[in-house]
Order: sequence, then structure tokens, then C-alpha cells
Amino acid sequence: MLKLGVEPNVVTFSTLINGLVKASKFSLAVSLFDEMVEKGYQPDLITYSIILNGLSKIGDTGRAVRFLRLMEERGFKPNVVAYGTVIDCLCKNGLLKEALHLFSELKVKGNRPNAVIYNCLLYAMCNLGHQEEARRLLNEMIDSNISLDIFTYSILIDAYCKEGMILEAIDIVHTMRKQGMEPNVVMYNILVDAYCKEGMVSKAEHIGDQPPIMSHTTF
DNA sequence: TTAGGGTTAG
Repeated sequence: MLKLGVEPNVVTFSTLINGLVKASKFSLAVSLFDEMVEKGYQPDLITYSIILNGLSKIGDTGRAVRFLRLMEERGFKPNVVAYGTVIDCLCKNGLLKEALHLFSELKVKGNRPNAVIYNCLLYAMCNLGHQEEARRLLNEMIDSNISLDIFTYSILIDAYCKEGMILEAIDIVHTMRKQGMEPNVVMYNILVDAYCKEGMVSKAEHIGDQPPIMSHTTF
């Protein structure tokens, strides 16, 4: 860009750094981050969050948490996205307790957690076998008026099927439909698999036999 | 203008 006579700005650098993180070239991403600082460009909250995501991707929970603190010290108040990135990292590495600690911290600081954050925690809880805890968190999510999204429903269907609670899983499908959402093929496959494992192959065969929505074909 | 999340089995 300099060769073209155009000055890059923070967004240019952030976009490049993000590209490197996405391409799993984290050390190059950090080098570019350092380079932009050396050149006098000021990273912003988003630049910091991109680095945070890189740390999360490489599974370095300790550095991710420390980097979150560093952001605060430098005056970049972490928002829901920054917190969510670290919470997800902790969840994926089995550090549910630490994740819940950050979760309450974010609420105490006046942030409203969104579906992304609830889903990360719910997923971790279900996978760790903390079904009761997951149930409580789901209730909190509903009470807080956070809409369940396709990710939430997928976590619930998966968890119920793994527990052999197929009727409950099917019930989730009905709930989704009432919200105007259609389960995707992976969700159906999970249900089919669950029925097959219970020896209910004929049930499995008819799982997709729902009345199709024909409104767009009625001219 | 730039940032975060999930799943099947074969």
C-alpha cells in the first residue's frame, strides 16, 4: 500500500492481522501487531480482540486471560466480544469454573451476555456432564430474554440424544419450528442416529416426514 | 471499512 502511495490505517493492519490469525499464522500475526505499534499506529479494541482470538485459537488460556487484563490496563475496556472470546477459550479447554468466573465478572461490570456466550457455556456444561447446571443456565438465558438460536438448539438436541432422551430432543425440533427455524441435516442425522441406537429404525426413517412449507409455491 | 460460537457417521 505504501508503494501505491496510500497510508494504511488501524483497520488495514487489523484486517491483515485477522487474516493471519484465521490462516493459523499466529506468530506472524503478533509480529505484524508489533510492527504496527513500532510504526506509531495505535491498535484499538478490535485489534486487541483479534490477538485475543489468536491466543484462544492456539489454546493458550493463560495468555488469553492475561491479555484480557493487559487490555484493561491499557484502557481498552473489554466488551462482550472480548469476554466471549476468552470464555470460549476456557470452555474449550475444560476450564468451566474459570469461564464462569469471567461470565459473572462481565455481568457485574454491566455487560449483557449474548447468545454466543451462553452457547459456549452450555456446550461445555453438556459435554462435561453437568446437565443440571446447563439446565439452570438455559433458564437464566430464557429469563434474561436472550433468544435461543440455531446453535443453542443444536446443543440441546445433541445433549438430549446423547442421554437417550429422544422425545425431549424431538420436542426441541418442534420448538424450533414454532420459532420459524428448521433443523439442518446434521441435527436430523443426530436424531436418526439416536433412534437407530435405540433400535427404533422405523422411527428414524420417518423423522424428516414433516409437512413441508409450501407457501412459496402457491402462485 | 476491522473482532468472538456448534453438531452427525462413514
